[in-house]
Amino acid sequence: MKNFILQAKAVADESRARILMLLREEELCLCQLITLLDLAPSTVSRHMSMLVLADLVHARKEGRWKYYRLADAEPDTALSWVLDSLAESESVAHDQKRLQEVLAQDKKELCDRYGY
Amino acid sequence: MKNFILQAKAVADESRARILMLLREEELCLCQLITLLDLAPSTVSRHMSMLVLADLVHARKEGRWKYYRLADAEPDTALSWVLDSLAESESVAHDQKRLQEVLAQDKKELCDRYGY
DNA sequence: TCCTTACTTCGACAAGAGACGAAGTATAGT
DNA sequence: ACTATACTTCGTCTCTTGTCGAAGTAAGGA
Repeated sequence: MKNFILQAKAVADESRARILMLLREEELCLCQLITLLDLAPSTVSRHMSMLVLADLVHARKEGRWKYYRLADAEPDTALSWVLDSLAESESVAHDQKRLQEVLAQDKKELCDRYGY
Repeated sequence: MKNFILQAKAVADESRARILMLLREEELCLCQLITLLDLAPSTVSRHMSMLVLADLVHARKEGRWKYYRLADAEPDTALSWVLDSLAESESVAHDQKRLQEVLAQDKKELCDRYGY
């Protein structure tokens, strides 16, 4: 039950739901997510810890970047439900478009710009 | 997205998750749920409105009782995920046992007793 | 060895969510 | 008509959650 509630709460926030959808195709580093969500770095970092804690996302560190990717989404898990439910969402489609732009940018340039 | 968040939040509370599990087999009226959850009538009523609003539960009124039952649980929906995830939960098993006791009781006697 | 960069942790604050009891509504029985 | 019962709505309180900025950590580069 405790784990279930953890996952449900993790998923029950719009920013975190958007993050999960952004990670569908490829792993992203924090600075890319910061840019895409337009939130403070500390805020996004906190969201990511929750998603990792809930086992919805895996993290790996490479140099000074930390990359996040989705955990495996077996049927009737939190993740498969999220991915399924939000597949047609308008805001998700918008994020996806912005994701393409962000991926086209040089990473260094991007991260220099996210506004510390 | 809005509906998704509504469902996720509806499910991300332990009392409401327990309610969903209690409704697996048969419909229950509010006073039965009040007894089972050991919460104030107003609190349970509020929980039920949320579950109905999120389309996880249907309500029907019969005389002075209001009966609640689960909505249909197709694969990869919030409901199927909840039912699947909590099937083995200890607290759910405990609730299930108490449910049997409550169902064995006379309804009138039960409702007279829930403590207004 | 310093500086910069990518990320994290902490403290503060505002908004949200769950709990209750009191008062309100609706239905059934006398 | 009056009372009792089943449920709902409202106001209040407290605890949680999302956000930020400031300060802290870790890793790479000059």
